[in-house]
Amino acid sequence: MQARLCGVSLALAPGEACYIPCGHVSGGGLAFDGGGKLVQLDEADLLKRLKPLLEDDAVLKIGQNLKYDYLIFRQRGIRIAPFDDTMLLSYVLDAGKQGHGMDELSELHLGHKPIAFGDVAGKGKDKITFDQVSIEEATRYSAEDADVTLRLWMLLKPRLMAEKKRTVYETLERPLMPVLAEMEREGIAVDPDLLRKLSNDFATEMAALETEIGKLAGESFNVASPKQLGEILFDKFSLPGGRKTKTGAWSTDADVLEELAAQGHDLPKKVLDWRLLAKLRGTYTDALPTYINPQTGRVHTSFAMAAAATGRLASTDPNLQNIPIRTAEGRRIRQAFIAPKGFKLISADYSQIELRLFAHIAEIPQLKQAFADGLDIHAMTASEIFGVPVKGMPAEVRRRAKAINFGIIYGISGFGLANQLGIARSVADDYIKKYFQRFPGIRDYMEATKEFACEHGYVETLFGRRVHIREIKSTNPGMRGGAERAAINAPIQGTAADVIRRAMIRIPEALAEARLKARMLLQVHDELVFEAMDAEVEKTQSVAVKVMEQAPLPAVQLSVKLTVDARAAQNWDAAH
DNA sequence: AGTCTCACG
DNA sequence: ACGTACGTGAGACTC
Repeated sequence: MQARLCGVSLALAPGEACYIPCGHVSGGGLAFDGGGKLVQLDEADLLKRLKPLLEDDAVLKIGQNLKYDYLIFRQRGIRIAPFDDTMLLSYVLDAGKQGHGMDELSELHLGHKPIAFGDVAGKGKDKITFDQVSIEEATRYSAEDADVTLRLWMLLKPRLMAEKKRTVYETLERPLMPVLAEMEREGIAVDPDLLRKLSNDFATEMAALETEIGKLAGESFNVASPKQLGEILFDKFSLPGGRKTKTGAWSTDADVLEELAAQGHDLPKKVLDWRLLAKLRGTYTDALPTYINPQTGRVHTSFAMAAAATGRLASTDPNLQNIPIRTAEGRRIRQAFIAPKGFKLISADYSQIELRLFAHIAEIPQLKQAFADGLDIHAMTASEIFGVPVKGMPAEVRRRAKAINFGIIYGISGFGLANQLGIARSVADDYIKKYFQRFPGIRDYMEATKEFACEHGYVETLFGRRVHIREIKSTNPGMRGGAERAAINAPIQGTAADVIRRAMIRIPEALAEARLKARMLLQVHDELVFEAMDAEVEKTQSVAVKVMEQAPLPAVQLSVKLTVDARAAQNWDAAH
């Protein structure tokens, strides 16, 4: 959003690439080489000459992580098209095998280690910005970038056809890139005054807790240090339930502290309270305002398309996919995400999408029927396993069934379920046994999926997205168990990711067709956040819901319906 | 840079 | 007997 353009590198054939500098500092605007020859162009002139090429329908533009370049040019009135992205090609072909950054791909596929950026621009306190790099060195670095990208494309593009992944690339990856770029560009409004107030409130509470913690500990120490905390709890006071981390230090995670708190110890309880506030303050109330772009007044995240092996997006700088919601204090932070005056935020989220897709993929008739009947799926599960009628069901019974339902999606284990519910391993094992008896298709699906993964080394989503499972043949039972659970989870999580990707690709055109000015701002795995003028809120909601619910069609016929709930309000908390 | 912890779906 | 819920990103501490 704020990067200045130093230059553009281009490659037309392997081994031949160039760098066109336009923003280096040497020579104050225009740079000359030793012989007095002009080696730097004026940016406006460069863009004017490149625009027809970058927008020419007959010229394919190839890039690595092209969303970055797309944004740079989009900020300057140029929309790159048509294009291929070697990062996305790699992601479609090799998700789960390795990362998809250029340096890694170059070493792997070309056997060539590119010049490290740190060697060119330095690191730490000696770091310079790229405009200060000499044009000679910038040329070596940048032209190599373009050359490597072209060479990668020549290897990866034919594999796309040979490995039958063209549809995934062309319907789920490539068209999403400009959509995400526009979302990033749009940004979301955040209320810095509210965040500052929250930060102060939290700081006051933390200071009070620190005093109390110091008194209980008999000494003042750094509450933020797990090392010091562990020594006080388990060496000084010799409290029971001490567990070691893999490096031999005392574990002080929330599970350990909650157990101690349940035994009536005040110190760990206060540390838990302190940690909640420290987390919210450090990660959100204090960090978010520093991301407000001074030109737009909004926060512009980056969405990473090739980060999660399952097809999910990731959000960075800042991560807007983990804004608090589970605690009252956390929701106060969500209230700082706002729509400007005269606008509303709309949140539209899929209801139980992973369980619905699981019912379809694993072909579980009772689950499908329950969704068709619009039943409370966790209550239904509870009544099936525990034989308790849905009417008048105790909340605890439903909570257990809900944990089992989530466990199923994650590749359930007795250990994990017991841990989650705080019950004995034997009881958890019993629940799972009953679950499998009641829905025999589930065990079949799990066994079949593990077998498929073992035979092929990968699993696939309904849309044909391939997720490689590296450790599936590991002789280490722990590693292999983890890989098996990942294999069970990936088709479900991945299909849900595919569905929302389809929706996101179609939404901008659907909004345009409906003559709506509303903008899509954020994606949070099963949720899309929009901003709409007050007068357009209802129409926008109806377009979003319609496109999201119909997203899988016609590529895939689902035997369960997908339902979407949408709500509008002045802030994200109220809209969700 | 690695570890621990914890925020989200 | 072993070690386990799936997928992420980020901040603080520690070395």
